[in-house]
Amino acid sequence: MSPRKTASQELTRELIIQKARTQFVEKGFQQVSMRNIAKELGCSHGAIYYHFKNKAELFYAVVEDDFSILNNLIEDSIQGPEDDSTKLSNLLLRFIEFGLNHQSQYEIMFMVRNTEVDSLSQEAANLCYQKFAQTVQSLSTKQLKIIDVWSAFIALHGFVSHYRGYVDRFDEAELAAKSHVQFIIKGLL
Amino acid sequence: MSPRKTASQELTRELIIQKARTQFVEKGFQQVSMRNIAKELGCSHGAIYYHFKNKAELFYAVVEDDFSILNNLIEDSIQGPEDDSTKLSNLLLRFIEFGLNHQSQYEIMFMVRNTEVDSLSQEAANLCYQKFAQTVQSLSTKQLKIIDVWSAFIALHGFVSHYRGYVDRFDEAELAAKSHVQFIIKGLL
DNA sequence: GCAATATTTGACCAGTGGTCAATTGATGAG
DNA sequence: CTCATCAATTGACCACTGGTCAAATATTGC
Repeated sequence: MSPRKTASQELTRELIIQKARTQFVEKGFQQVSMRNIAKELGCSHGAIYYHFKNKAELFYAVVEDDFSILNNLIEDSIQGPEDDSTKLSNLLLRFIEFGLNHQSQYEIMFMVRNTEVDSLSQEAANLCYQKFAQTVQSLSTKQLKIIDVWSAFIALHGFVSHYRGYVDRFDEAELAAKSHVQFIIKGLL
Repeated sequence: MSPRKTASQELTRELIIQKARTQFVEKGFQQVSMRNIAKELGCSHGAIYYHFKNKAELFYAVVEDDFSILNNLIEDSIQGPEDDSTKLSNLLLRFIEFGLNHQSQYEIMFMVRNTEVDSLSQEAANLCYQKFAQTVQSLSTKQLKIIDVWSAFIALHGFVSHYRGYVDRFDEAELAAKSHVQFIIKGLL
């Protein structure tokens, strides 16, 4: 009840992010409230606002790491012994896999509009797309049209944003995903 | 201030839908409140709950008409003197056009999850997709794989759900849309 | 030891979706 | 025409939300 907690149980930025993440992954952005997170942390909701400007900023902090996870995932897809064509399929498939196995995060990363996170999240999303585009091009023998790569991305995004909430995990949509990836590759080449 | 309005100014289901629609188209689902609509209608928010079970049901009522607009739009695309290939492009393009010129509606029609509208909206969306699939098939000379038609739809959906909120009207994304449609057709055939 | 500073609290604000007893208009039976 | 019934409307109320901020306390540096 004291207006300042003893040092051992002080609130960390990281501690908040951590608890926010678990709540958030379970319920999604809208369903999680600051008071909810505060209760989980055993502090008042006001305290969170000392560490984060608002809800949007907190959830961008959560999602920041996920952007680098996804970026690594994209980068890593050029590694390995398979031929480029397989690598390309895998890249597209893995994007979908990420999206469907991290639905709450994907929502903020690529779907949420209108909040103040936008500027930050939008920039990270752009960078992520650039990495995607580069990688796709590097896995193709012929020079791809830049706008076709964009269409491929949009088509992937369509898959994730449709199946999100409709399936719980990637596995449940794996067949459709594989087929969709083939569809996209046909359009790409 | 009287607990029942005089007959001439009684609240109609249609009247509510109408005002809800304008608010809704301007601001989107989340930003519109029942109290807001009530204020516009010059009644208390409680009155709306006499006519509609909840917010979701009201907004499904709004969007119900939009489903038939979109259905007609799809049906109409087989009419006209153009050859089937052009008709197909037009169909895809018009879907995007609808989506971007009716963003708030599209949101509820094809994007909102988790509310109780789901059962209703989901069904209407399925029917709409079936009409789409039929029409696409009827515009193709060769027998299309059913899953490819689905991928085409998903890819369209991706375009709309990306550009939604990012552009205001279809025009601003027309070029990209045309290119995306070509991309999809490549995958389809 | 004491003043300055960093944290935390919880009351508070304006707003939300939703419920419901109470009230009043319309309506139809006698 | 009257009066009970029923349909519609109100507004207080509930539990919630994101967000702000003065006050109170723990920590820190002097």
